[in-house]
Amino acid sequence: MPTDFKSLPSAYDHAAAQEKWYPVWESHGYFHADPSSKKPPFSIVIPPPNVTGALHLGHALNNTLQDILCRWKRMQGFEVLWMPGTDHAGIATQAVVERRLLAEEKLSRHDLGREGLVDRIWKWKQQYEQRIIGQLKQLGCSCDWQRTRFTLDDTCARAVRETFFKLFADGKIYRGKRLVNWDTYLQTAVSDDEVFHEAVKGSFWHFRYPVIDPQPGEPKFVTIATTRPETMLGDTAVAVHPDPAAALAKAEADLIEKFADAPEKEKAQVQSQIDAIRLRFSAKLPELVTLAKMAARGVQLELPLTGRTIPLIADVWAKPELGSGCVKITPAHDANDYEVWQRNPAIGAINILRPDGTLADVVPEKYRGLTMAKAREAVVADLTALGLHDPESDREDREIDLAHSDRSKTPIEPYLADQWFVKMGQLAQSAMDAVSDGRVQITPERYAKTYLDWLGEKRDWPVGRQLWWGHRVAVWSAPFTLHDRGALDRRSQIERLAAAIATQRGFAASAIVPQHTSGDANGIASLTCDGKIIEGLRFTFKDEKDSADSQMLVGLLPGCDDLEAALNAAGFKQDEEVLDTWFSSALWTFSTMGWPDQTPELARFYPTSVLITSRDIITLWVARMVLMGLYNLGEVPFPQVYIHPKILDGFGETMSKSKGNGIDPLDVIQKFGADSLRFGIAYLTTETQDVRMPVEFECPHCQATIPQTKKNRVLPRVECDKCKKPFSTQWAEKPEDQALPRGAVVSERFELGRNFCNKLWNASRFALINLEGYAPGAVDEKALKIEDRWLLSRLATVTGEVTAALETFRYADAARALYEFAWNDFCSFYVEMTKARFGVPADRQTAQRVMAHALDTLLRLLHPMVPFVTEEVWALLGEVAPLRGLSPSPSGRGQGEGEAGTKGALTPTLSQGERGKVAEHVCVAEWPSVNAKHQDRTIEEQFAKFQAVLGAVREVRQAQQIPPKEEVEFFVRCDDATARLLQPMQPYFTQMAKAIGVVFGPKASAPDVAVTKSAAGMEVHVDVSAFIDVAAEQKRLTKLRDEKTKFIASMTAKLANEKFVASAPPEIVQGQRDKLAETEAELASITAALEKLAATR
RNA sequence: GGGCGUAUAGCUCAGUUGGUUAGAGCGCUUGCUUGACAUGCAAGAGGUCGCAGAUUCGAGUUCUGCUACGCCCA
Repeated sequence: MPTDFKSLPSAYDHAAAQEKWYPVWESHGYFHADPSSKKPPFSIVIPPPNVTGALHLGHALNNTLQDILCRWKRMQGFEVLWMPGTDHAGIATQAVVERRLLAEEKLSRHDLGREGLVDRIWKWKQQYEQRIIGQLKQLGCSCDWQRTRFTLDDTCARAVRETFFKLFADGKIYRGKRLVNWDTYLQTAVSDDEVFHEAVKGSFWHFRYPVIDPQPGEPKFVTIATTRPETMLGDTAVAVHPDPAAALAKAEADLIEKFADAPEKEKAQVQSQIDAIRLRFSAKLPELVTLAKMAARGVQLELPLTGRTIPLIADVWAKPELGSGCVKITPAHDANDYEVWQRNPAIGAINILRPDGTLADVVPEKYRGLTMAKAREAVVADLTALGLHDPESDREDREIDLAHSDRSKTPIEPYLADQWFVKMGQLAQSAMDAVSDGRVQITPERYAKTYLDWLGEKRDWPVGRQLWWGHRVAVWSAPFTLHDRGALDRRSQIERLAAAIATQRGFAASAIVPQHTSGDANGIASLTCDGKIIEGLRFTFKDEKDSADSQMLVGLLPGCDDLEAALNAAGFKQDEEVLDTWFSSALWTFSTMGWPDQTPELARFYPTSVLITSRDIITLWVARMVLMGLYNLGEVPFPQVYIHPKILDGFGETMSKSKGNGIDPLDVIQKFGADSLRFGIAYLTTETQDVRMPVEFECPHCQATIPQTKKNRVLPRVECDKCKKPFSTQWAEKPEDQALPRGAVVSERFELGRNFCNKLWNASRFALINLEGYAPGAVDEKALKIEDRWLLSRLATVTGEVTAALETFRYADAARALYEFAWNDFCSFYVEMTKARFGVPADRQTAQRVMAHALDTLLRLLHPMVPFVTEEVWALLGEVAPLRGLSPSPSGRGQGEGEAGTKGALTPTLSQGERGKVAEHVCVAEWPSVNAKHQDRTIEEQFAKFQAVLGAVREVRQAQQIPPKEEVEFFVRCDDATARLLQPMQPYFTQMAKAIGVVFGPKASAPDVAVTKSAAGMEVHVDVSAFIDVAAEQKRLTKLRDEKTKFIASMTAKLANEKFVASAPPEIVQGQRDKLAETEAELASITAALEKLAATR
């Protein structure tokens, strides 16, 4: 049944359009990529959102930008694959689920066990994955949902296992001791990126350690200071600077230099620091020099409470200008001390902590099992009792910068632990080269620096996480005692494994012998059976000097079940740890396509075309994807990376749920519509700037918006400013708060998009109503009016602008160009002007054909940004005008642009299909190309004159408060060419400004009582005899006269300046001269008008 | 401490290789129930382009320093 266009609602119904069109696109398979297609490929992998929670506005931004590209490329005729999926986000997800488990069921992960917990997390994942995918669909994302992946699914798992084994076999995986950030609550190491620092109140304690056998003249005690007294149980040395005099002198020199550069207000402070140092030369230096000598001699100290002795060592970490000048060294629990240990390996390191944060068995019995806080009290009390600490004088209050775990919000303990590492040297270099030589281009360019700087450090990547949720490390190990039996034990390990494999495979155990792989610098070996390598298995040994911790490590390829059985039989156990989430994300560009299998997807769509992401994961993710892509496939994963801005709140802070300033895209979609959200986002995505977005609550009672403040954004309930009724927020916990209706959190900045969509909708409605009786057919060039030619010219220009902008990720430029064209050119002028033509039978047909064509093109150009409203209008347009184009020739397939054989008539933008028949959905319609023949500078300039005259008349009407219904007459003094142009525009002056142009031409002069405006080199005189407010007009003209006079003066001076005339380009100088002449003419007419007005008095 | 970025109208942002009297949206003021649209139409007011120098005939734009804010790294 045909739609009655007159009964279409006057407001665009975004909810209905969204509900209607997304399923249609999906069911037509438009988003499903066909690897066997002959079209050129275009592919993007989604940055997989965490399954930790729902999507926020940053995701909306990220995915909108991807969708715009995908839809655009699809229309351009590419076979588009947008690979969707989610990330298992190891620690984040496990922490969320564990926290909930504790809150709701009072259970810990240990109560459930590994399998039980992982099971729970899978359930959580199902729920949130659904939610995330739902959100992306609401947003209109054209992902290939049939290919949806998850970083922990079987396909990705295979890629992870394969890669890990490859690295292991290459000797790029090793196990080493490193200081890690230990989260005692979650009992796992967390990366530096998962740590935040917060200043807390603490103290600075001074202790004295007794010197063993001091010689005469030497101190009997060494004083040290610490913020963490309990760690003294793990001390392995006390350090003093090797050359305290020089170090002190340097510190002084540095301060003097700083003083010279310091701003006035800081000088006093720096001066007092200098004074303090100078004092130390006499007060402290002699003792430090003695201590340095003692350290050189190898003096030992008594470590109180422990019965241990520790050496006094010389190390530059000890700062003679600070504290006592001596520092205790606890390598296992402090990053700086760890470095000291690296320089002085003999001192050793003692880990005094158990994974749960209580003290381990290496400390004296009375402290074992204590928490750090309890141990601190006990240590301070015991040292006091020994007279080595005076709680009165040896303690100062101090602010301490303490690291906290982002995941559990508890303080981090630096902790010495075994870690799995990936050697980064070569891998990092390969990824650096790819950017340096341009195989990967990062936009904006400056982010390449972030990338290169970080990779340049080539720090090995700690990949193990002490978690249960993730890809389990595929290494099996068995401990042995190297110390006693050494090589013998190594051999017995290998023999035991060989025997087990022999049993599995039915070989003779003696046929299996180890063989080092070529280039075995890293000690990687394989087993051979009758001289043939047993595939899928590599091993190495990890030696520990002084512990029973030496191990044989065996890496396995996935699918080697019999080998795994053999390992188990031989007493090997699989590692408990899982891999860092970023390990699986690093493989995302190809794991999603089925690597290591050589799938058709991989062949067709790898490398992907572009990666679109946010700057905070350039190092964590982008860099690792590049190096893994190179490592596994020998090719970069994408030639281009676009880094987009971040969305901040009105205070410039990042949005987050924990701050309460986060906007839920679904709230925006519900209130404004997905198209509005998308258009708003595109409009804001400029190259350099982050986006500030003031946030408001929307009152659920009266729909008033209440600006969000730092205060009210953390309240569980907020009272509406307007209706005074309360509503609840995300913080509502109490039943009485939760019972209140929830206030959505939105931003009025999306009104721009909503208004724009509505404008488009209504302009379309107008067009549809007036297309009644439309008949397709070629448009004769002679029948085109100036506004037709102007519009077609603008359309061609805008098409070029938008295409060029999208090609270089200038989303805002594309959005702005379209906004201005659609609103100012199409609606404010073309639509207005055709109103007069649709009523004239002779003009009607051409107007209809051009209108249908213009709307058709506009819808295509807008579709990537606002897919729903354009699809809705496209369908309606298709009802009345199924065949479109300015010359729907039966011969072409519609690619009429610039083709020969259409001389005379303007060539159309036609769609796929024959005879001007367009695609069923704009989603798969052809992207417009620039029709150079339509571009006409002259026409645009001429039209600008018409607009200028119209504007001048309107301005006069407004300024003189002429009632809208009153008609006015006007006279335009201009050259003959312009007059010929303006004359036929008469109907439009009547219609658009209720004004009659009486005379156009060089002879036009002002009537007696007129207001005169200069416009584009013309003089527009409006007869205002019936309406004039003389005083107001005199005031206006006087102001204007002063402005012009001033301008003429400055311009005259400029042109009198010989240097300007000599050195500026001639066209600029001429331009200024023209401008001066024009302004002088304007001034003359203003003066004349003022005189006339004075005469009327 | 090092690196990167930002500062333009009350708010949020544009502003090409230096070249007319610096723009838009929102907000504000004035006038409009105009046969597409009040989510609209027409117009108006509103800016020492963060500060101080330098280069130049000419600087919002280039350079240096400073200030404030943001982000990243240590």
